[in-house]
Amino acid sequence: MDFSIGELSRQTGVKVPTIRYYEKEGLIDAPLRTEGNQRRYQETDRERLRFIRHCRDLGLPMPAVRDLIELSQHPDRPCDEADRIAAEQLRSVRERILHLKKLEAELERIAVSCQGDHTVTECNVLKAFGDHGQCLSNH
Amino acid sequence: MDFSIGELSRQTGVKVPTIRYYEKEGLIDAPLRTEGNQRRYQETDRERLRFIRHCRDLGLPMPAVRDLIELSQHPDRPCDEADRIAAEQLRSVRERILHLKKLEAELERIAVSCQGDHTVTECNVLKAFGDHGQCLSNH
DNA sequence: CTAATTCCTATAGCGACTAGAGCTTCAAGA
DNA sequence: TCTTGAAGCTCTAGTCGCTATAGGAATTAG
Repeated sequence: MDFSIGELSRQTGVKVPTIRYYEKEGLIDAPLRTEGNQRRYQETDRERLRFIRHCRDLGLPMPAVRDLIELSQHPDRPCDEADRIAAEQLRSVRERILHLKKLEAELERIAVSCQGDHTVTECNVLKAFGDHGQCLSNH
Repeated sequence: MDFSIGELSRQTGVKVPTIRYYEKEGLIDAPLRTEGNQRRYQETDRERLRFIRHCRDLGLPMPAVRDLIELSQHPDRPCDEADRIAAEQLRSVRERILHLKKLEAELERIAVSCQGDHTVTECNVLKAFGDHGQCLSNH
């Protein structure tokens, strides 16, 4: 019926201290307790935690997760806000990809610049790391 | 000839407290001081700082930067280690790109799943955020 | 010489957890 | 029923790479 924090952790992949942290932060509700003061969770808690976990895995920033939870508490509201958050995250992921591709290009150039046996003094890799002027883009 | 920490900051784009932080961490040498105890830097310091800055901009983790600095202190060593660090960073950047592309695909799917007017209860975006089972990949 | 700017040290804060200490409760087997 | 070992509890502190603030001293331009 209900389960312990360790069981919840196993079922969701969220570590025990992290679950307690989320509770302190108000992301999940404080659950019922046994007589001995141990937490006992219900299925709704598990769903909530999986929701958080999945959002985090998808790279959503914490405030966005908070907003989505807030939103899901109000079933009658329009869900534009959820759309907006998803779209914004998509935008941000794409931006990061572009940035990393620039880095990839620079690192590729740097990594192949020093083939073979050299000493540090004549190492083009070290030179390239020191000199942004050699770069193809403003990464 | 020599310049203040503010000037160094302007020339390298590294903020003043960050320069002091790098000194405390041993990434740059403690410079000479004026009679009044203010730091005065030389060109070599500027080069070092630019090196660090550029590495960080390229996404190198701090320990890698430390290693590269260590290495550059020993001009006669072979530079395999520098090659290795560059290659490893390239690998890591590529891995991150792949990961972000997975996220991009999922978010794309999620973002288009809820076109039009809906309320929270029937919001596919919220559902998708809660359910990793819908996902195409293990992001 | 004064006033504005820059510099100094030291300490604390950030975000999102994670680790550890010291103690209590639970669950399963004898 | 008793024991024992795993798992739970709270509280505090640590992580990383800076960044911000406070309170005071030095420098520099006019």
